[in-house]
Amino acid sequence: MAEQLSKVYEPGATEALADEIWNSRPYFHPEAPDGKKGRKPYAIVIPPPNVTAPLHLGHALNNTLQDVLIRYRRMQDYNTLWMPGTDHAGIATQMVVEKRILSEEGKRRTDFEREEFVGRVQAWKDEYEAKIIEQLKAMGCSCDWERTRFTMDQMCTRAVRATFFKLFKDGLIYRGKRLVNWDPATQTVLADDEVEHETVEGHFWYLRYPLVEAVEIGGERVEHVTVATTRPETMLGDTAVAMNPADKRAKELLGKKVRLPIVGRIIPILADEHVVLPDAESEDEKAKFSTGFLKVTPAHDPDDWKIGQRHNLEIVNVMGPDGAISDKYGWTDWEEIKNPDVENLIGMDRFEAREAVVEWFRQEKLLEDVRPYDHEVGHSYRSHVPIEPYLSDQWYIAVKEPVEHLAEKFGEGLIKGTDVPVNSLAGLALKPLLDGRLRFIPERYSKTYQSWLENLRDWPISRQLWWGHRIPIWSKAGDGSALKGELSKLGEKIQSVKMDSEEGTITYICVGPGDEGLEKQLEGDGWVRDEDVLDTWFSSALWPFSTMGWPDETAELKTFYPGDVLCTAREIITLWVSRMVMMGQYCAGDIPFSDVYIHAMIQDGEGRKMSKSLGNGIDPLVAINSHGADAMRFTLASMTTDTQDIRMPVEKMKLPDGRVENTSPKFDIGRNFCNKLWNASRFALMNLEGIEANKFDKDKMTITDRWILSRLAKAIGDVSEQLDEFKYSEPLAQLYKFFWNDLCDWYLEWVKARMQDEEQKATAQNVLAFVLDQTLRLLHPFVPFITEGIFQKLNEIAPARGLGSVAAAEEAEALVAAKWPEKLDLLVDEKAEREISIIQDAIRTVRDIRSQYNKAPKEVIEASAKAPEGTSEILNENAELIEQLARIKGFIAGIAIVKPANAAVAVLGDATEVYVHNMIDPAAERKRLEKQRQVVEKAKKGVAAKLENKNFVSKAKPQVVAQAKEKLAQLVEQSETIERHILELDR
RNA sequence: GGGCGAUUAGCUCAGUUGGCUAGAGCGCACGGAUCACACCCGUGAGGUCACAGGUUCGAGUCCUGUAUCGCCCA
Repeated sequence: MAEQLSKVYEPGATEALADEIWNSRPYFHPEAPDGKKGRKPYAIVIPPPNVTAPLHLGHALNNTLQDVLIRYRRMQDYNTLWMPGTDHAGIATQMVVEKRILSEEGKRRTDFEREEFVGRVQAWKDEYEAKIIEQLKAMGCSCDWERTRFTMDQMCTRAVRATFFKLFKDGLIYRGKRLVNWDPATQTVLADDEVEHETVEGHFWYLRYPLVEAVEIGGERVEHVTVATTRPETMLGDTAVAMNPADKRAKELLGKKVRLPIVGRIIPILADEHVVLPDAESEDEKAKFSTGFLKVTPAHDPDDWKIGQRHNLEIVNVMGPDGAISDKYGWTDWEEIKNPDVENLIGMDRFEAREAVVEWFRQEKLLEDVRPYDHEVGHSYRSHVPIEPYLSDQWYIAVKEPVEHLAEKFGEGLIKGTDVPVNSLAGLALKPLLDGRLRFIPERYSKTYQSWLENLRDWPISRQLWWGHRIPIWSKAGDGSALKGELSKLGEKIQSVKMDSEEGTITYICVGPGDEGLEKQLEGDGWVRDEDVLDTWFSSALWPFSTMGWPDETAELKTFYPGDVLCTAREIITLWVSRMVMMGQYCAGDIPFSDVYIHAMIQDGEGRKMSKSLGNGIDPLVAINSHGADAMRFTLASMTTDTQDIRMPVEKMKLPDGRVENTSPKFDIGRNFCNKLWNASRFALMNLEGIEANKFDKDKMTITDRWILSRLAKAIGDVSEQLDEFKYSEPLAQLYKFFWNDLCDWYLEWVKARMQDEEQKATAQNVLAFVLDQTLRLLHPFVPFITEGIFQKLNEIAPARGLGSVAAAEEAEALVAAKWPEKLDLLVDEKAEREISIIQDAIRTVRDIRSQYNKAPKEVIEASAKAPEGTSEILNENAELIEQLARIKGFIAGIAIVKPANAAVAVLGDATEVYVHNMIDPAAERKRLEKQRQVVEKAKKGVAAKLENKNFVSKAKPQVVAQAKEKLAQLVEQSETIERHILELDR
């Protein structure tokens, strides 16, 4: 006798056992090229988690969904690759390491040499990468661990270098002095989408700027103009005052000059359409608060920058990279204007300076007004401090620039209705969506993607950080002519470009990958490498092919690129998805995936984002500890519909090891399911002892066998279809119902008796083994550990599990590599389902009455039924099934059965009357019947009203009308029968 | 400011192309240590489908508007 399953389901033990099996062979490691012929590839690249921190529940969801897809396709015999790895997450990781070093050692980044500091970040990365991989494994992710990548490993670095070089050669990378989103806390530039907009309670300060010469307007002497600003400290960099040419006062004021307070700079009043005319009554906030005069600070405001460009204004930068007032960063007229009032402000933080400037105006009676004003202010998504528009030199990627050699493959010209050329980077990403080659699920998210690409601006890619891919550009003062000889020797390995700057002409050289010797040589010759690193998204964008060895034409690339689906959250659509598509097209010549599946964001029970600061996050390892990995996966998948948020109530719970941590009672759903699965399997396996496949006899199959096989066949068909459509909750709900409400509640209960009967046992055993086998296969993608554990036991006890000519189950050494169930549509048996449904109704009716009359469940009672001929036949044929589960004896049904005295009665839909004998409580009986009558009457009225409506009868589909008529007849009969029994009680 | 989504039982959510008496899990009530499972079994109670209009023979489902909440983008 084989050893049976343990009495209690222990997730930990089962998980360890399954892990051992999965690690015993390269199940997760597909060959490239595929060793077997004719198989289709199926590939997913993981959205690489940041090495900043361990994974949270959102990752658990994300990776569960990917694993479901991968396991499903693997079982369907695709050559399946799930590429794992992590992202270096430049600014985020550098910041957490800086924070840790500061708190533990009191040192700052600048106290280290660059290499030394990068080493420290590397150590952090190693630690968290290991943690993340451990978490993924604990969740059951069937990634190809042998191909684990990291965005800064050698392979990915090569791709970064190759891409950069290619872009540079195509002239798509350029250096520009622009206003950027500057984070003064982390002191780096941020891309537009790294800026979070928040409403802030601020003020409009009304500042008076004295005119150099007073003017007369409408007979009144005017000595100053008033500007309104939310950032008074920037006035130090004002180089003009602008007004709308349509302003009535323009004639007198245009061309005049004002003396900038504090600074003393003389600046012009000029005309620009951008200025909003004042209108106190206006709905438009800007007009309401406007004075008609706009201070123009080209170095500190994007709109002012544009005005400055239009009017050729001077650019005066009055701030340092730390956001403090400084004369060192482009305060071009400092020597002329410096005075004690200004010198006072030097070194003040921007907010300190704001107060000081306002105070100065107040003192000088130049502060006209202060009005409260709520406005949107950009904040750093990392440090959360307000963004400062800041003038700086950065490298950019031109995203809307057409590239000639791309036209051949992708075409040229603008994409209809946009200003995006087909053969520009933005075009490469947008076109596949419009062509229907790239699909979002749910579909609505394609809008986000489309509008982002249509409104894309050039992408600043340099970051003033130490952690990341260092920009592969070397520069040297002087123009090409002096260096011509030097450069020509380098030939194809480099690409150079010269640019003019304040310091004269500078030549920039970009070096392709794999030329460390050349780089050393250049540096020996006085070339200086750019200090900055690339934006993290640069390497993330390459992830779908850099991980496969691009730019080499590797077997992986040939086999698995393009991949199939990217599975991620909606906040990533613009950050990653768009750039992956863009670079996939540009570098690898094709879109990296055809489907983008966007899943929900997990919130806590109150609908708030889970976050460290709120302390409402859940660590997947804790959930695994408290409920089991399968339970967590089950719950997460079962909550995945196409809504955009999932609420997950968070509760503190004591773990088996004594720790008290956040987890969620929601995981009970999964845990209960796993426990039920374990125990039902345990029961099945106990009854499968001694099973012999060749003793299966098709002719000895009962109605319950045909019924459960029919239910199974439907589940197989539906679940496969739903998974093909990226549905998770639906197939899981169906499997739950099939397993729990059909298999456990009914089939297993009925099969118990047959297992005691030598005549029936063999066939029952074989059906049971087959159904269990198929159920495990269907559930495996969702709950891999427990199903693998049970499957192993099933292999031991019942190695062969076919149903002869009826159905086959291909053997497998492990469930992870077993075949997905074949469709069994021929086993769908509507007749058996109908009949079982009648039998179940009869059983439920008896149970209901038993419960209403407080009859003990184990007490065997008597019952009979009066029913139409057909129904009677079914009931009589299956009397045993009814007696067994209703705990009754001597059941008989017939058209002429008479209700015994003292019997309780229930009336079913088709006017079948079920009598439960010897229940004597007229009052209770009346109450029950009255209640049922009410329900039936209500339904009857509803249907009758419909049928009385001429329009319904004439306009509705005939089928619907016929259904209604039939329904009404049935309800009328049911109602009359109930009525009759109520009258009988009166006698 | 532009866009997207949500609002269905006490809670968390399903509800296909409009069509049977609107479902599930948890929770609740009652009964149950029966030899797979008390993380269980049986039975039951619980909903004017946010609100107001409209289309339709018929609306939880489609359209318009309102309210509340959330997210994305600028």
